[in-house]
Amino acid sequence: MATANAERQFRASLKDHGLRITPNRLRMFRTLAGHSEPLTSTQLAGLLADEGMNPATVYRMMQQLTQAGIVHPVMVGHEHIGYELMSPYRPHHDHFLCLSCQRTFDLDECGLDEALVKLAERNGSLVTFHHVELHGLCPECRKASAPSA
Amino acid sequence: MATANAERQFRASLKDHGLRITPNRLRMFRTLAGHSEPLTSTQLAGLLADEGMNPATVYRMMQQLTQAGIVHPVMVGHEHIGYELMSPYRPHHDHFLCLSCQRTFDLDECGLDEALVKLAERNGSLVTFHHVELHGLCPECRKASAPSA
DNA sequence: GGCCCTCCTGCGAATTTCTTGCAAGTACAC
DNA sequence: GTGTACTTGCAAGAAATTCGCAGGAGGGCC
Repeated sequence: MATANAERQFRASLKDHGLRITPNRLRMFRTLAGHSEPLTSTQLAGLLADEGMNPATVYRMMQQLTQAGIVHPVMVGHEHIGYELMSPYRPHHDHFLCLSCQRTFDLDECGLDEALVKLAERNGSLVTFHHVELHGLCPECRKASAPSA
Repeated sequence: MATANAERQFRASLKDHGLRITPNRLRMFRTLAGHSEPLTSTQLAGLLADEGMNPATVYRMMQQLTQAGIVHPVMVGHEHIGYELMSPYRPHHDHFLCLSCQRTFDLDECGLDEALVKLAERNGSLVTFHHVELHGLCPECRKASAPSA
């Protein structure tokens, strides 16, 4: 994984927002970068606690990174909010949630940019970010649930 | 507002899922139907507590209604999950979050159905629900933030 | 390279949010 | 009308999140 470059950008971004570069922040960045799925605050707190970080620090940091636009919250499943790195630290992508196995899949290409520009123009808004969440059955579960018919 | 018909559907849907029609459930339905914006669990618990409902009941009920597909959770702002009625109790719509005033607007027509069908066909998934969340500046804030240039 | 200011972090306690078990109440099928 | 199973309120409890404070560390400046 070519995270070296992303990490450089991350450092630069911290500076841009007046945030210091600390081991803890790099730890969080690497944890997020190392997971393709969004991580909930609880998961993140747990993973980073394993590395010796205090929960309070994790929560505080998440707020800062979210405000700075470095990390972005998205829905995971039916009840949780997950956090993941924003573009350009991670390419834009959307999510597909399988209602059967509860797994979240990335959709690398949503092909919605055009439609969104139109939407924005229609009512005079400026769209800077979009996230699409699809729910349904993944190929595996679809096969499993409809074996014969 | 033509909620009478929607409420009839709601009652029918409760039955379909083996849930009883109780005053509390109608109360929750009306509260959700009476708000165009999604309500967070805390807001909902607060509003219904004002009507004499117990928080525990509210949380339990939300789980049931979510599982039954009557209510659906969506992201509100950057940190919260809001609940709102699903189609057909309420027409499908998506959300636009203004990053400046933090208000949530409904997007009545997303025009994405075609694109989503294509996406689904491409990898063999079955899409039964989609939600689009746009972030940016609403027309008002856009004007306010760019007065001259 | 060293100093100093400010930000960051860990700790512990407090608060808020949400869950659970149980007994009484109520919807609704018969 | 009666009985059963689902609902609800209550109260205790668990889990998640926030807050205040004091010590530690990053990094700008000389």
